[in-house]
Amino acid sequence: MAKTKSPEDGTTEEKIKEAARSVFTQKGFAAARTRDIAEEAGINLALLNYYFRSKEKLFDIIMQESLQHFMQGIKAIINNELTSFDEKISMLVDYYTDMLTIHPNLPLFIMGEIRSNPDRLFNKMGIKNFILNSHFIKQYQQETMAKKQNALPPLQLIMTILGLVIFPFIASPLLQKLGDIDQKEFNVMMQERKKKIPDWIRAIISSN
Amino acid sequence: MAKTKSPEDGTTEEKIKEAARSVFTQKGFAAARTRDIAEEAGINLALLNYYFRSKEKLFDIIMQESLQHFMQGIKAIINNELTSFDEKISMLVDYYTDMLTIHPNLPLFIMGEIRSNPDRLFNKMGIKNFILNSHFIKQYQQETMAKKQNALPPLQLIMTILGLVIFPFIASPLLQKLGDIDQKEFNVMMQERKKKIPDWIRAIISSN
DNA sequence: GTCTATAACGTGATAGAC
DNA sequence: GTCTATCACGTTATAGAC
Repeated sequence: MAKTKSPEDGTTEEKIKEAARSVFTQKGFAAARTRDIAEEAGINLALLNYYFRSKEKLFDIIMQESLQHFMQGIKAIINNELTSFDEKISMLVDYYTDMLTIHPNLPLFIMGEIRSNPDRLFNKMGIKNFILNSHFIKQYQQETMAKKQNALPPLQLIMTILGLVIFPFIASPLLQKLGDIDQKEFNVMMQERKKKIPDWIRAIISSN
Repeated sequence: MAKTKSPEDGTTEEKIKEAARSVFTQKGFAAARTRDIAEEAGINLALLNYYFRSKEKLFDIIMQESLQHFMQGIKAIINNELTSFDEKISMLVDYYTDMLTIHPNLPLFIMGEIRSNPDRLFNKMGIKNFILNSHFIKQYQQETMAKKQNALPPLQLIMTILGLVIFPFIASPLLQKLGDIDQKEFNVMMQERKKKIPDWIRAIISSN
C-alpha cells in the first residue's frame, strides 16, 4: 500500500480512486474494467495494481466510502435531540436531494451491488436498528401515539420518505426520457420537489 | 433459431429462457455467467448457444420481455377512457404492487442495465410521450386546472406515484435488514401499502 | 437435439526494465 | 513510481461425435 507524500488532491492514488468511483458507480463491479479505470485516471493498468492490490480491494474501498457518504449525514440528522420531527424531515429531504444531485447514481450502485452480493455488504454497514431506534422515530411515535391507534408503522414512513426523495434519481434516465427533459431541467425539478416533499409527508401522516 | 414443436411450457427453449430470466434479473448482464444459466436450466452450455446464438442475443430477448412486462399493464390502464382519475390510480398501484411482488427485482434489473448501457435500451421501448400523452394525465390536468394555477406538474406526479410503489421493492434487501423482517412480512407490508397509497396521492395533490 | 472437448477471447494480475 | 510486455485464468463460443 503505497503512501504518497501529499495527502490532498492531485496525488496518483487519489486520481485512481476518483476514476474508480466514476467507473464503478456507473457500471457496477462486474461490468467495470480495470483498464477503463486506469485510462480514466490517466495512468497505466500496472500502476493501478501497484497502488491497490486487486480490483476487489479497490472496489471495497470505493464501496466503503460510498456507504459512508450515504449514511454519514443522515445519522447526525436523525439523532439530533435539538430539532423537532418536522425539522428533521426537512433536513433529511434537503440533505439527500443535494447529495444525490451531486452523486446521482449512488443509490443504484449500492442497491445493485447488494442485490448481486447480499451478504458481503451488510457486514460493513452498521444498519441494524440504526434508523428505527433513532430519536427521529421516537419523536414520530410520540406524535402519532397521542392521536390515534392506526398510525402508519415507522418502516412504512421510512419507505415513503426515501421513495419520494431517492426514487427519481434511480429512475432518472427513464424519467428524463419520459418527460423529454435534460439533466439540468431534471435538477431544477428536484429542487422544486425538495420544497414540497416535507408537506407531502405531513399530509400522508395526517391522512391515516 | 431452433423452433420446437410444443409452444407451451416444458420445452427446452423455454427452460433456458426461464433460467436466463432468473440469473440475468438477479445479477445483471455483466455478472451473469452463461454456465450458471445452463446449469439452472438443467442443460449443457453448448445447448444454450445452439438455441440462442450468444449471451447478448439471449439477454436482449429477456430484456425485451421484461420491458414489455413492465409497460404492458400500465398502458391499458392509463388510456382506459371508461375509468375515472382516482380509479386509474388505484388500478396502477394495485397492478404494480402485485406484479412486483411476483417479480421483485425487475425494476433494479431494468434501471441497472439502462445505467450501464443508456442508448441501447431506449430504442426498444416506445416511451416517448407514452405516459404524458395518456388519458390519465389529461384527466389529471382537467381536474387540477379547475382548481388553482400552481398545481403539481404531471411529471412530478408520475415520479411520486412510481416512487411510492416501486421504491420499496428496489430497496427491499436494505429495508428488510433495517426493519428486521423477512420476505413474507415484507410482502404483507406491501399489501398494506397498496391500500393506502391512493389516499396518499390524493392528499399530496390536494396539499399543493 | 444434446453432449464433450477445445478453441478464441477478454480481463485481472505480475515480471522486469527504466 | 511508472511503464511495456506477458502470463494466467475464466468465460463465451464452436467443432464434432453421438
